[in-house]
Amino acid sequence: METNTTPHFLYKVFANSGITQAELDVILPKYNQITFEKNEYLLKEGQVEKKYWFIQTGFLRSYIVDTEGNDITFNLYAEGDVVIDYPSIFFFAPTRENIQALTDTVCWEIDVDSFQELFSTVPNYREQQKGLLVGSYFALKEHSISLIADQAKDRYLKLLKDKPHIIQNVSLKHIATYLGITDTSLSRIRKEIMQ
Amino acid sequence: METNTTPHFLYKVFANSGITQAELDVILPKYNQITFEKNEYLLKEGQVEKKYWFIQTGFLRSYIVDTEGNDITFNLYAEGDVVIDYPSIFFFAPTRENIQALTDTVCWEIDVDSFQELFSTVPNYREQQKGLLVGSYFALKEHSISLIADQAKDRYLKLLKDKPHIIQNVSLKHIATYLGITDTSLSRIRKEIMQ
DNA sequence: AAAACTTCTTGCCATATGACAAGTTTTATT
DNA sequence: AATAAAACTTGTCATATGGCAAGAAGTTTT
Repeated sequence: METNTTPHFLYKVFANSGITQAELDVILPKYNQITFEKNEYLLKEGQVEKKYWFIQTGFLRSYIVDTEGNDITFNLYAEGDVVIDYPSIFFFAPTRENIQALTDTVCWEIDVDSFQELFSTVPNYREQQKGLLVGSYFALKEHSISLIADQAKDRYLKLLKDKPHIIQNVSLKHIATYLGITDTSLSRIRKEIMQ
Repeated sequence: METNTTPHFLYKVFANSGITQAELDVILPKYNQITFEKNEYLLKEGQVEKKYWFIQTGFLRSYIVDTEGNDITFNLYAEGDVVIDYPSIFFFAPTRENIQALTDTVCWEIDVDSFQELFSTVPNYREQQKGLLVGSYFALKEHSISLIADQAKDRYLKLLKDKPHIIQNVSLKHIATYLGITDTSLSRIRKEIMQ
């Protein structure tokens, strides 16, 4: 687990946010690069995790095992996404989700305390993070709505548009539960789209 | 809009949380009783609301109008529930939801600043609120999972069990979109259950 | 009390999606 | 390379749910 090696990725993340070089000099040292191997867990049900992450490269999923034993993918994460468990970060409450690397993955992590310090002292950072976190929260909401209002095919097309590389890197089974359908149905939807 | 009239309800809310009378004397003055008339809005899309509420009596719903114009009930609230918009409270970001009273409703409201002060200075309050907020967050998650994993009938039965009075006080249409089905289907499910 | 709405129920039929099972292809293991 | 295991596809059939429209019941307005 190395620290602060060539954070070009973070420069990209903070570009166009009005953050100055002087501010970056304060912000960047708070971030550590960390890599996860395929199938490794970032977080397991019952844990409290005081860090959260930005994905530089790779793919993750969060999932829940429901009372009937179904493994349901709750979210799929790709490059540039923020990976955060709200109960952990805001309430220090044990999470109910599992977050797992689907491929070898490179992330930048920051702990809550550093986050809160930067959040309260660097206005540009606050605005930039606010945008990211609210964006990720709304994306989850939109997905819930989509489960109600849209057809499975439309949800698939939306995912294809938003995160095209997910399709090549995540198994059909996991994408299917994320879309709220069976792998069989997804396979048929896929076939239908290709012609 | 009166202030601090006979807060018996709040005593109940804070019972069994280990909060002492001395602590209550600090906490209760931060809460104001407020009533909403049927159809009145607590919050409208685009607003930032720096307060949140506990319902003493009455029923509310939050809803979203999606891109196709569908009015989708996102959550149904009843007595004892906490009503909070996370983007507003934690990020001062405009909400995307509407929250509306379905009946005349009596609530107790507290503003973010008071909440944060109490949260950081009164450990028992922190624990109690943490439990409530995390509980409400998880309930939403469970509902999302239920939309994927369970049949509409099971979701209806679950609602019936958790919030029985909702059924008598909220229109079929709103319950239906909350359950992710049409009002026609809900009417049939209802019929099927009764015999 | 009548009229106008809104809410809820019911019938008929269409369709999206699931269940199960048999193959096929791809990937991992030895 | 051989074998095993996992991932994906496809067929047949069942079923949950939707779309539409008509009517019934309940509420609000005048």
